[in-house]
Amino acid sequence: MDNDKENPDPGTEFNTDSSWALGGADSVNYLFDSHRDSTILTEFGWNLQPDEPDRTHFAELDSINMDDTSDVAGNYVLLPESSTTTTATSTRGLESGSGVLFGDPTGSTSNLSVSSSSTEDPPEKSTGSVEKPPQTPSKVRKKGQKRIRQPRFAFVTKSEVDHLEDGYRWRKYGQKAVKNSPFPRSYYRCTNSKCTVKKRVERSSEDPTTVITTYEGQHCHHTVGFPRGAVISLESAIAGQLTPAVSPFYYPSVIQSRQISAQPGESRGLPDTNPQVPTDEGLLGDMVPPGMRNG
DNA sequence: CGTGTTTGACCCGCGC
DNA sequence: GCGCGGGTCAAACACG
Repeated sequence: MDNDKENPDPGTEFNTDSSWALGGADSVNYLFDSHRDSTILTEFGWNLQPDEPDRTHFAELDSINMDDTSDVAGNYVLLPESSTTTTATSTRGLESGSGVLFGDPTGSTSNLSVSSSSTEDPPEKSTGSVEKPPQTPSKVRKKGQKRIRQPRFAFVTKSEVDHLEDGYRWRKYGQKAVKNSPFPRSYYRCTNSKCTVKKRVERSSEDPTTVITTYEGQHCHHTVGFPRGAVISLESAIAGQLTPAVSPFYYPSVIQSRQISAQPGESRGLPDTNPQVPTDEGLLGDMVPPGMRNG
């Protein structure tokens, strides 16, 4: 990530993103295609109703000027994220309560609607996640093998908690200082041994109250089990994580709407949410914070 | 004891 | 080719 440098203008930051020029109306339209955005989220385990009111906001996004994301306060925005783009400095201008979604072009373009597992099959951890090669005494990575980028998207939320609960269990495997940012970036990996989904969590240097969570890959399993009906507590769960002072925290509205509209019993499947979405691999389903599972 | 976090080192991609 | 910075590894450590 070095294309962010010292962006004098966060608004143009995305525009400068080569392959994902947000400035291009096309890309935006594409991103917020009523059919795609849901697919995108589903890809990452975020099921949502196809007719959610939020979608309306999506549709309006193509008129959003990234220099003034306040337009979408209270909603979330799906933004492109270059495979090497730093998003941390891109959140200036967000009003409280706004969330931003970043999508990764590399995979979304063709994969998001396909939903056939991930872009690639990471040879390194296809089975044992962190199992290291038997013959490699140290951290000798397989040379010649390029790092495979999976589809990614990021939520930008206002919160004082860095690690937002999303229904899955994550294991932190790294932390790095972010250039030009006083806040470190944390790396998490899904604890499911068969799941290669990763996520990065970082705070915006411009707006410390903004947390950027970037998901990469898609879950191949359900969320770690929590009691049926627990989903209805999502909002309260989220709220419980926040300090009263940060009330303007907004979990991606998509989640809220989804959970709200979901019946306690059908929370798992939402079969009609996305007909084109596989009902078995991706599913993913519930967005209930793990914290709620254990009470 | 199992699970998760911390942290320094290492690898790799990319820009210059 | 070199250096920088992001991303990952894995041993050590902490905690329940």
